[in-house]
Amino acid sequence: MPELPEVETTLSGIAPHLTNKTITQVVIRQPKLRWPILANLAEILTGQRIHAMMRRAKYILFSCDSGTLIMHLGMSGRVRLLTSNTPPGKHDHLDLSVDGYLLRYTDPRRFGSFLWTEEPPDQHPLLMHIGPEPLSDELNGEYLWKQSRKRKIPVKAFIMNSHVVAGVGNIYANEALYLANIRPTRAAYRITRQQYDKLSITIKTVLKQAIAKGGTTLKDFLSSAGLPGYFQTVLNVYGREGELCFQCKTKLKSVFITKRASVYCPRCQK
DNA sequence: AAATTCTCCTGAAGGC
DNA sequence: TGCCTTCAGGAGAATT
Repeated sequence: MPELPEVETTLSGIAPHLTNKTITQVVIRQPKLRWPILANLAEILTGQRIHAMMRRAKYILFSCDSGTLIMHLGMSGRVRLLTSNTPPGKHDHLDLSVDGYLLRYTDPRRFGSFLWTEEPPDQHPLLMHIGPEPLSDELNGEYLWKQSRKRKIPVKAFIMNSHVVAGVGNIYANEALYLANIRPTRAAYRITRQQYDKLSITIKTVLKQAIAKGGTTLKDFLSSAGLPGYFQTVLNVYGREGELCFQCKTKLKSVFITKRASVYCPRCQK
């Protein structure tokens, strides 16, 4: 599923080809996504210039003349750029054309969304309450420590809450906690200030590393061969239940925290 | 206020 | 071989 690094890579892949272009056509084949696509969205967008594109959490924002298009890829959403209008497949729900390119959105599970707002996007109900960007200076040990006082939920659920920090998904939460030597089940309020200092750093580390890896797949956004090949960073724990910790050779354990697989080293993570 | 449960959807996996 | 059932998974909404 697209996590923050994949969304960032998607943005890097498509933004240079869409920025400062005028939208010539929008085709909506399936408006029933997570929220229904606005009935007149195609009409609204056609003729508008995209003057900037940015990411906020796992949302991609298209800043247009009279408002902002807000895209989320959900669980299974992908976009790619086509240079010719090839026949759409079963799950190709939306096309957005500019001069020379067609952005095609594919999403089998339809958990993604396309929203439109004419207000500043940071005032949109979905973006207004989202926590700081994990790669910004706003995410630091002091912030996490303060936010976690009196909160009894497992630290892993805490850092995956988008109202606490934006865009930390399951894979990277597992990996960051491993590198910070913190057990994912530990109650958020019991983590020390020093541990949060370390955790804020390891969150940035794992995300930056994945984004760097993603850079190598940029060309795929323009490939006729298909969808971008997503990437895996060096994973220390995620998907390695029962295998040995690279550090101490102890067998990795797995528990479920709010329905999500959480793998950790019982020796390295306390 | 914080925590938990529900919800959307479909491909994939498991059972028989 | 194939049909039927189960369920993950991001994140907002509803509920406790």
